[in-house]
Amino acid sequence: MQLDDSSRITIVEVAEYAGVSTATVSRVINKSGQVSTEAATKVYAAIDALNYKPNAAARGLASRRTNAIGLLVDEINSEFFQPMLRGIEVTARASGMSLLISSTGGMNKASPPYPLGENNTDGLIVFADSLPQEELIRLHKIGFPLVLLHRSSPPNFNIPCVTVENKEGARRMVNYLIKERGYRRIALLEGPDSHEDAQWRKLGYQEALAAHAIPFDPNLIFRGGFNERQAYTTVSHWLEQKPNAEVIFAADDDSAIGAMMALKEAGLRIPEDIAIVGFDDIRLAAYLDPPLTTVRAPIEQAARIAVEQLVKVIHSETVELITLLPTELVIRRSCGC
Amino acid sequence: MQLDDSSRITIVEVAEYAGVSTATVSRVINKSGQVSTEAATKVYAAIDALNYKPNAAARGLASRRTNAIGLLVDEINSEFFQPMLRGIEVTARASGMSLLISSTGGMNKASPPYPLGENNTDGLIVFADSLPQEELIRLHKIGFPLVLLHRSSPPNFNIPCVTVENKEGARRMVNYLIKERGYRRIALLEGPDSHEDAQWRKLGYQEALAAHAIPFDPNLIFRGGFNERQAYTTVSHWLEQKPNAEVIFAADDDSAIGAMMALKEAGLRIPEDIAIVGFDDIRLAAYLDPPLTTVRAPIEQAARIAVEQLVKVIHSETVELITLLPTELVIRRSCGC
DNA sequence: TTATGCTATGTAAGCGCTTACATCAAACTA
DNA sequence: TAGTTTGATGTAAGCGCTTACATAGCATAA
Repeated sequence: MQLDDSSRITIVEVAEYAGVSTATVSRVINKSGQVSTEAATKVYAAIDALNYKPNAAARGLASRRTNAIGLLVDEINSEFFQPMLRGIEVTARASGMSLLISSTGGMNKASPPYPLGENNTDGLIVFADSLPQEELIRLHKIGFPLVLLHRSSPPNFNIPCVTVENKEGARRMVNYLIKERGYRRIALLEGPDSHEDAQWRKLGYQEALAAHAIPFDPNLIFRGGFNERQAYTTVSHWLEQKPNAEVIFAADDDSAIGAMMALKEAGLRIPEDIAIVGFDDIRLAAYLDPPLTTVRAPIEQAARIAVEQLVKVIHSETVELITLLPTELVIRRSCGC
Repeated sequence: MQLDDSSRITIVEVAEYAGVSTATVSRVINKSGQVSTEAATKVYAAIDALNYKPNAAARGLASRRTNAIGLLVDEINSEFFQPMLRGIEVTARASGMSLLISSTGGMNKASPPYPLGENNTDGLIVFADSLPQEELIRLHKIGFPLVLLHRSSPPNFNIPCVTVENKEGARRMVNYLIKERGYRRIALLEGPDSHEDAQWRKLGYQEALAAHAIPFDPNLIFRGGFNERQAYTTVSHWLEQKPNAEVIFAADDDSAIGAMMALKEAGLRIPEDIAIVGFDDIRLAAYLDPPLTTVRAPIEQAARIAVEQLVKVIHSETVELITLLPTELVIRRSCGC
């Protein structure tokens, strides 16, 4: 099966049909330069009659713009992605940009060549730890438009970033557990070190403890990895040591789910024997048994804003360097209320 | 912020650095034609030293190939998308293809110009009802590579398609409800008419009834729309009429969730007062209360295969015209066992 | 009238690659 | 030995657009 070359319509055919030059056709299509209404009408008619579609590669080559943005993620492995992708896709399309998506392989093992970059897009949304810092810096140094999503800029580089109030959300959650629920021994099921959301949430946890003069206990810190299975394994092992935590703060809902499974298997009642809370408020959270108390993160909104920022950077407009979206405590039964 | 033009390196710089012609560099990059090991080594060294990345637009223009495939969906509005996107992205990348994603707006209101097509991709995965049949036929007629996902070919056009055994899965589910559970009055909460999965599932439902000589009762058919909210509304209204169904077969899990919510609000116990089953086995299904009996659809696998087929079509290899992946009954408590 | 500024349009030079074709040396064949 | 094949490489012509620059027509100013 082959595309029929002879029938391929180019700007030349359109120009001939409309009785104008290719430059005028180009001006009409791009709404650039001055064109009389009369000429524009003829061009539109020709485009319609011939069913002409401008060749994206030729446009890109001539204009040195691809009209495409890229989304780089580490791995499409969580429910988290649906609202994020939705936000990005809708906003990109509304901005007249094509959207290229690629993952860098998961497992934090991204290595060159990277699938998306200055050679095939006008700018990149870099999600979390999908790209090593050195590549980020290389792209930024050559002036390539970049917006970070759920990750902050390397020091001294001022790459715009959009994320949620991770530290503040975690702080408020832990604060709530201490003040309203009276817990003192709060375990943290932390996310991957490489993932910045994880670091901020841990910091919020520590700050809340400090604010109530509760000493930080490293024995209450465990690795959940933003991952149901890993959390399950970690918590299962942990339970064998008869820990005396009153509540687990899982750094995301996925790991909370894994933890809950481990707790139930160990015969512990939630929240009577041990309470648990999460972070993100993925759809599933409300359906768990018991429903999960968590911190709602405006994932889709963050994604939309990231694209808007990126488009501005591409157009050389100024943008906020840091956009932090507020989170919201969602109290359900798993925390013991 | 601007890309520094002077520092942009092209194939010419690489050729000079390596002491060969641009043609040789091109041959090395594309592994086409004959190149001595010696020359290849020099070229690779030059590419490395200069950090050269071939310009995608220029390649596309010269070769008349974009090395990109497109995924067209109606709307990214369901958990369904995560495994599907994952399958498509991973397979596309493994095939050396870039992935462009666009939605056509949802609400079944796709209209030209379509964001993806012969001008910017080498081929398209068309999901469900994201594209009107006439555009599908236009693309197919000009020989543009197309693979349909969760949709079958328009009659007489033989566009390859990949989907799951919708009819068979529904038939087996309804058969199970009749034979194993003894139900006779089985309501169907059907999907959107425009969505082919919905049509096949309904057909399977009808065949199972017929096989057990249970008359088809139009009063037991309701519109769930593959959509939690719509299903909730429909079922709420339906309950006001005191229907005497013993079980609801929701055409997908999302609508099953909406239906369950409506049933619970009406004070009905599941499955004692009325049972319910779904289709797809999204992650949430296992966590519902009670856990949802459903039909497991291999969504990620279907996506992978669709991309593999598309790549074959692009390379003018022959492919299966119809790929039907088997589904599996997942029995949980919501059906009354 | 002639000069001056605008607007509308055309001409043509690339953008950075791929690839058909030409070329030439080395390795065969008879 | 001369003729033929084969492998390795280079030359250069586009691919289908955009856009700097040139030009022409017309209104307005001097």
